[in-house]
Amino acid sequence: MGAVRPTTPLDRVAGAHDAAVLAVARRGDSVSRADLARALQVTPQAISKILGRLIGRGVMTEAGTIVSGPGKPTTLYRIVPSSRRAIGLHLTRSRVRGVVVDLTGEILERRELEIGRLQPVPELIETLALEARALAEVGSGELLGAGVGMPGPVDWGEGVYRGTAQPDPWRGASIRQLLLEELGLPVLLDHDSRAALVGETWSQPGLLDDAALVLVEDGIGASLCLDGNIVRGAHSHAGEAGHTVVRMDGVPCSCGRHGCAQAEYQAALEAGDEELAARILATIVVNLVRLVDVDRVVLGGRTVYTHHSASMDAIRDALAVGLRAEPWVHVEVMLSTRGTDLIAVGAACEVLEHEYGIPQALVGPG
Amino acid sequence: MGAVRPTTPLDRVAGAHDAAVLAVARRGDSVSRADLARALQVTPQAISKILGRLIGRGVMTEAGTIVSGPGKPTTLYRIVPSSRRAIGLHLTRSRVRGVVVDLTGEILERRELEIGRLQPVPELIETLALEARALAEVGSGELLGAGVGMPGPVDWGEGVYRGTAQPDPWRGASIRQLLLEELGLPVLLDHDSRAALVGETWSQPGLLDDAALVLVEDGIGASLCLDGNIVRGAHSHAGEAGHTVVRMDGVPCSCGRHGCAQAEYQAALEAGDEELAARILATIVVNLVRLVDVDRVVLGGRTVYTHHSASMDAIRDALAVGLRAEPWVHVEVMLSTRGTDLIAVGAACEVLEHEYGIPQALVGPG
DNA sequence: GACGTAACGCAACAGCGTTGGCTTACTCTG
DNA sequence: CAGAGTAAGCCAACGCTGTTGCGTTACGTC
Repeated sequence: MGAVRPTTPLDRVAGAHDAAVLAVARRGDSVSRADLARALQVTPQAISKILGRLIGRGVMTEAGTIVSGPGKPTTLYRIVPSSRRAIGLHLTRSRVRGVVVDLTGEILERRELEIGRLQPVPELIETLALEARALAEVGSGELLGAGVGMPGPVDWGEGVYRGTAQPDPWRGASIRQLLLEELGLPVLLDHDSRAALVGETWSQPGLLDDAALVLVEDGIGASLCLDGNIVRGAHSHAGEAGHTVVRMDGVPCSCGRHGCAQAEYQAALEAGDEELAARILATIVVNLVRLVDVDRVVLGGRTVYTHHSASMDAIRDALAVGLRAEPWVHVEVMLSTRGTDLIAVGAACEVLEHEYGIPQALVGPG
Repeated sequence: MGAVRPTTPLDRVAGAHDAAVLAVARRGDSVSRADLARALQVTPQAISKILGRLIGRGVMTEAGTIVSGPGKPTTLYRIVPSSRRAIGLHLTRSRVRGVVVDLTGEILERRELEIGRLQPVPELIETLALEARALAEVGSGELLGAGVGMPGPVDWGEGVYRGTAQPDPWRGASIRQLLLEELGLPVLLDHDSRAALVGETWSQPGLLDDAALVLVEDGIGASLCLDGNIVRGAHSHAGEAGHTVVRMDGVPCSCGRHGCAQAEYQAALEAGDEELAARILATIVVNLVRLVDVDRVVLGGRTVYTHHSASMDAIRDALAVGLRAEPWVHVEVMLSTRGTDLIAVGAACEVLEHEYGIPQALVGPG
């Protein structure tokens, strides 16, 4: 998959610095050598070398100079968005939504396809490949790969859809491997809510270092970014906030427990009680804040858009109550900026992240 | 605080490797150069250099040789537990419990002191310093510092106890700074449940990379280790699982919300319904598993010991129900091995971790 | 006692960021 | 309108990391 393990740890130092410079460059129009030196905590001379590599790879360029007093004017640098592209596909049971994005995560083209029935796996792969190939026509930069985001238990490491207990024709499908063979491109598979969060963090690096993204589609998901790392969990099953119990002995849920947030939420909506539904969402959010202390909460997903102002108000109210003893804590609640493309864009950004993101730990004890 | 920021990123490579070798060495009796090379993914020759540094610092030594066929026998290496020490203090409103541990986290000596009333801050610092100095008499290795673990909102970065809304004489106390001035040693301050988890991870590195520690003392806390990193959160307030709502519209909690796990738990115990209390604990645990997908749950804390077998059973049952759709997921539930010393040991291990732990990310985009 | 084998050390090497000195390009002063 | 002052940026040497290639050591086997 693209990034081969470097032979030497020195490559990792370089790789991490390259990624860090790109991350800084992504969040502004142009940056100076001095800005970057400050951000990365290295000398300006080192920045010159790093920029030399990045310019050589075509992902950054000079962007004019500015004079800020006596002395040689500062050279500015900026990212070259069109230098790289990635495809993102959002797969659900009824629809495939696809996008191509540039290196900054901006959408170059979007497509949407209704699938009438649950296709068998080989047909599904072909459908995905067709969409991907159509999207690959748009734009000019090097195409890095395709990301797929879908609901349900997904094994990120293996690229396999695990499936649910109900009869499910996609259960166990090696979507990554099959699509890779079909496309001849690197493919990544991830859970929809996690893909969405990667997308949000990619376009605004550093802002969501401790954040939760609550995704309300058919079910409810919540993915976490803690200390800058997306949480995937031991079996890459993290994010099932919908199966978190908020009312013990409440309504039965498909998962076998009672009072799961998702079951209660749907029951409330079916009863027409939108206010209660919003309160349930708010309960999840405050629970998250108490548990992992995120300072930003992003709301997204098809369903939440129709009720978003009520949801946001309920969440803000609940936070005010739950945090009244800690006035120094502020939690910013916001709506996703990507609308219905959220997950497709996020899946594409997972590819960008994989190739140009900051590598995780330098070493582990095996 | 001990570890000064290295001038060059190459120091970080070295530091990370040194820490990784120590982590491997901590989990076994002795290791060979080849074992370490495999674990760290570097060449045996690099291991020789790393071991050279560590032996020079006195934290590792040769530990004989073994012959496993023809050829030169393998040299074994092991950690030198007695080479370093750290003090840990567990502070509550009524008691100070203290330990000295060696480099592997083994207890060399323990002390316990009842404090009759809520002492004002200067007196409290003196009490802590007295305990620390008494503990410092035991053992011989270099004394790295003292860690303090306490319940309630704690600012880990600043070393300040934030305090609750109720009148609280300790509120806002710069415990780290004051104790540092008193002792002339590095001091670390952390939330009790997070300290406990650091302690558990220190003595069995790698085992708890995705784990939760549920601490039941006066309140309920739950700290997380995700992908090998302890979760502290944006304001270092993570871990308040007790203020997670498990029964919307349930009994009122001191925090202002209704149906918080902690309030429900206490209500159940007061009603003599231990089975319900265990179910509440189990609900928190399954919620955690669904949300962040930990594969190990450690139970600890004063209160949980009296009910532990009922609690463990309830948790295992609830997990079996909640995860019945994912038979490939196994969550190991275990009791802390450190008993009532859990938090004091953990606080001491935070000091060891700070000095000899694997550094976090190599770089961040500032 | 000679041979094959496996662990290990030494020395040269590549590549990272750092350091100190020099060049470039601008503003300000007389 | 030169000349001084200033700040940005390049070049070359350097220290440090792990890597590589080759020689040394210490064992079992024939």
